[in-house]
Amino acid sequence: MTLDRDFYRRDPREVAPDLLNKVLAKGERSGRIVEVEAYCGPIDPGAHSYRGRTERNAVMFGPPGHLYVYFTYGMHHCCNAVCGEEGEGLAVLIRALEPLTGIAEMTAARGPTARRDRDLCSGPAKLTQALGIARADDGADLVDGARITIADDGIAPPACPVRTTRIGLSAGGDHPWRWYVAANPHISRP
DNA sequence: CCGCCGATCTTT
DNA sequence: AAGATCGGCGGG
Repeated sequence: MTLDRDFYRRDPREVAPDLLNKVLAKGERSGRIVEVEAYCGPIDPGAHSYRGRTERNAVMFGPPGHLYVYFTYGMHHCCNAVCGEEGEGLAVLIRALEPLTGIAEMTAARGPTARRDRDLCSGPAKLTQALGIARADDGADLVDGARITIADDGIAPPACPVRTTRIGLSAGGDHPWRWYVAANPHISRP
């Protein structure tokens, strides 16, 4: 079932490992979350919200349980679940999925570079492309689930997820705020 | 399999 | 000027 608002109304470092093994879905396309990173607002120089609210990151400062989608490197989208309390600027970046349904559509959306199932959603920009998530989905309510949902289908988070530093950061790269499902072939990198 | 580099454009 | 990335290319 769909996660409720209170699930997200916590520190992203608590929410992130709890999101492992949950199911992210848009329409017919869905995948199991196998890799996440926490971004911690004013205490986190790696977070988009570190320097306060802007037009781009406004959703991050809104109520929890909404999707923050940003555009980067001139060509990629990445998506986050907003956490904590309204105004705090906290979020969890979804970094990889294990594809579950709609695999034919995902393969079409990803294009010829995705030759195997593990190429479909093994990175934050790959999974948004596979599911068709873009800036138009910025702010989508994950709790009402009208467009995009995150649900618990009965698979518990791993008892011992792997915990490492985050990927691709120049500032704040020392914090161990990345978690992934051990030995899962769909993570972005070990 | 690994590492380097270019693409491409918004934000600072 | 750099970025919460990706894919192609060359080398081991």
